[in-house]
Order: sequence, then structure tokens, then C-alpha cells
Amino acid sequence: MTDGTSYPQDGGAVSVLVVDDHPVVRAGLLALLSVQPGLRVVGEAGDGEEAVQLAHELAPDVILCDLRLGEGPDGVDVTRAVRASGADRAPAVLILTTYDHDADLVRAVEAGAAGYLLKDAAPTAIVSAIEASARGETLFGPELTERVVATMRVRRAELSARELEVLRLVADGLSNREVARTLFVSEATVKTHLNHVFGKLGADSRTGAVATARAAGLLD
Amino acid sequence: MTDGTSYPQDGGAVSVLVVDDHPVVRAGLLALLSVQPGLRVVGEAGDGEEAVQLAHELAPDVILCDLRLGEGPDGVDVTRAVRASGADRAPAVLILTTYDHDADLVRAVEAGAAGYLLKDAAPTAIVSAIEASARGETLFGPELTERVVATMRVRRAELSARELEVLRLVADGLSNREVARTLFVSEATVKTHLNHVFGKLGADSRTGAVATARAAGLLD
DNA sequence: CCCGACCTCAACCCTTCGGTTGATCCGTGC
DNA sequence: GCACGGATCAACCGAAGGGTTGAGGTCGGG
Repeated sequence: MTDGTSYPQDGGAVSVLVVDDHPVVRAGLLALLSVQPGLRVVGEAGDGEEAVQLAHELAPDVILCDLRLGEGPDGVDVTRAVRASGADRAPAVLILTTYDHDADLVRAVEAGAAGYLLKDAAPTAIVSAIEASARGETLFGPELTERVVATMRVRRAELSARELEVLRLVADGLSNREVARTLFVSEATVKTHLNHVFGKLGADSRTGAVATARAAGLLD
Repeated sequence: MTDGTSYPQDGGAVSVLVVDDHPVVRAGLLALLSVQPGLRVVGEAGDGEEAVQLAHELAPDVILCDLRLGEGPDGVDVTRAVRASGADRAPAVLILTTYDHDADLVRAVEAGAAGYLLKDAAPTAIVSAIEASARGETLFGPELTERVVATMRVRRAELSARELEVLRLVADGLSNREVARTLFVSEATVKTHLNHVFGKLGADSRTGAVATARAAGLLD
């Protein structure tokens, strides 16, 4: 991604690495940020692996990273990899997301993201968020925090891997018997898992559980 | 023009109106398209009303329009308004969408859209799509057509207003009794509606019906 | 005017689901 | 070792969901 394009040098500016799998969005961020005097886009990546590699090579101040990156590692993985690299000045990771109800947002924050932005945010908001995170500040969107907290609440009632597996199949419309056959377990086991899910999600029916799980972003 | 065929004027460049509610995406499209020799971006809009107004004022060859535009009219409404204006050379509308399984896509095509693009499409694909639609061609994505056809099939099995109303409540996790109370009808009526839904969607359970309806984009 | 589509409701029957209790087995961690 | 949580299963029961038939009402189009 850094092949033919050359990025200007500038000692005092905040260096930014732009990561997004959509070429259009990448171009848009590039266009918006490149005209900002205090910022300097030093590179761009279209997937998670490229992002991590460029993060090491370029050591930017801030990484502006989409949460979902198509195939392979996502924004959470990138965040974890960058923050866990143990560098003295690990880049601050600013997560971009389309949906404010994304459950992965919580995972991103837990992984060490400095903050998150909605994709329809105003350009000025994006710029100030980048500058803030470059100063080491952790920022949270205004009305988003409550949503994250709400999601946290559901997340705290962590579903086990098996429970989530069952719930996904139920969400696809399978009956208990079909789920049992799919997972090679007895119908009783499926019912037990589902009862645990009901308790954890505060639901009292399969459709109710699917509804709240979907609202919390546990499915997708 | 004795043969009745009309080609874009003004030095051969195709005039484009960019419509998207996300400033970032608008900037990206602008950046990508403005460097194309055969294209000329004559305007941009951030919502549906602005788009329709600018479409009349600027009379562009092509309108590149996001399907979802936040509040107010969406891409389908814009398409309908522009195509139904009865102008001699109504602009071709090219719909942008994030999801290839969007049921509104069908509505957009029915409303007279020239084609549709995924937002993660390559810049070259976007450019060639714009040029093709400027020539009056109707284009469909390669693997997307089958999805649209599949959606069409479900859409043909049109749900009545009441059936859809019941299904939405079921999708929210309500029981038959709760749905009945919400809609001020008897539980028997709810069951009847649901049975009709099952038949039309080819499902055999409430969760199954919700799953297929969601896959077809009937909910949202 | 009658037909069809939609909305409404009832009675019946069978299946599935939801709730409970209790049990075994296997890992992880103190 | 023991406790704990997760995964697995069994048996049971009442409640809810699903399937069928039948029937009454309204409304718009041929």
C-alpha cells in the first residue's frame, strides 16, 4: 500500500496510520486528514496483517483503524497486537465503527484502544479525536458510553463458547433437535445450554434470547 | 444526434453528483473521482432532499447515491424522485450499498436505478460503473444478481401488513400472547397470521421465520 | 354482484419448548 | 486433593407453540 505513494515528512506533526478495508473510506480519510496542518498521514493499510506490519515499520503516533477489516484479523486484533508489542511509545489506536451498538467495541477498549469514532462523525471530530489520542488521552464518545456500558452488562453475563454456538444455531431457526444433531449432542444438552443462556441474558424464550443477543451485538 | 442517442457533452466528461450522508465517504469518492479524466464531480449532497434538489439544478449525467441516508428520504426515494421527474435525460442513478443482502436493493432497481455497487468495491470498478451507466447501460454486480433474485423470490411471497407487523414483534422476542395483547387481538389471530407467514416464507417455526425474513432483509 | 384477499376468532390435537432436579466427566486453579 | 465451572445427559411436567379445520366480517376489483 506504500508502493508508489510518497508521504511528506514533518517533524512536529502527529503521524497517522490509516487502516480500512474500504478503498473509498481510506481515500476519504486521507483527503480529510492530509489538509490538516497538525496531522501527517504516514501510511495506509487495507487489512489487519498489513496494519500490524506497517505499525512496526512506521511507528506512527496514532493508528486510525476500522473495526471490521473483512477477512483475517480485525480492528481488535490489530489493537491487541500493537499495544502488546511492548514498545516504549506504542501507537494509540483509534477505532472506527459504523454501528454504535457494536459489541466488539468493548473488546477493542479492553484490548487497549484509546477511543472510538462513528464513521459518520464530522471531520472536525475525527481530527480532534486523533490529536487527543496522540496526547495520550483516552476518549469516549458522548452518548456512546452508555451503550457500551449496557453492552458490558450483557457481556458480563459472558456466554460460554458452547452456549454461543447453540444460540447462533437457534438464531438461524433451528429447533432443539436440529441443533442437537448439528453439534452431535443430545437434545437434553441443548436445552441445558439454552436454559443457561436464558438466565444470563435475562430472556425467557429462544426468540427473546436471540433478540437481546442481537441487540447486544453478540451475533453477526 | 439524428439517431436519437445522446452522449454526455462538455468535452466528453461525465458529470457526477455524489450523495452520501457520511462526510468521510463523500470525501473519499470526491478524491477518487476528481482525478479521473473522464469524470467531473459537479456537486455533492449529504441527505436525500438536498440530493433531489441538486439533481434538478445541476442535471448531472450520473448520481452516485448511498442507499441509506440517515434521516429522511433514502436512496430509493431519491431514485424514484429523479427518475420520475419526466426529464428528457433523467440522470442515471447508481446505488451504493454496504451490504450485498440488502432487500432495499430490489426496491432501488424497481425504482429505476441503473445499478448498484458495494462500498468496498475497487476504485476502478466504481469508475467503470459510472461510465457505463452514463452510456445508459444497466449494470448488475456479478455475484450480487443471484442474491437479488433470491430476495425477489421471498419478496414475491409478499407478507401482508398485518403479518409483517406480527413477525416484527415475534422477532423482538414476544410470545404469541404478548403479540396478541400488543395488537389488541386474540392469540388465535396471532397464530393464524404466523401460520400464513410460515407458509409464505417456507419456515416451520417462529425462529426459522425470523431467520429467513432477516436474511431477506424484510426486517431491519 | 360475487369473488378473492385480508383480518378476525374458535376448537381441537400433537409437538416442541421451557423449567427443574440431579447426575457424571473433565479440565483449571488454589 | 478439592473446589469450581463447563459440557454432557436423563426423566419429568406444564406451558407454549404449531397444524388443521371451519367460519364470520370487511373491502376492492372484475
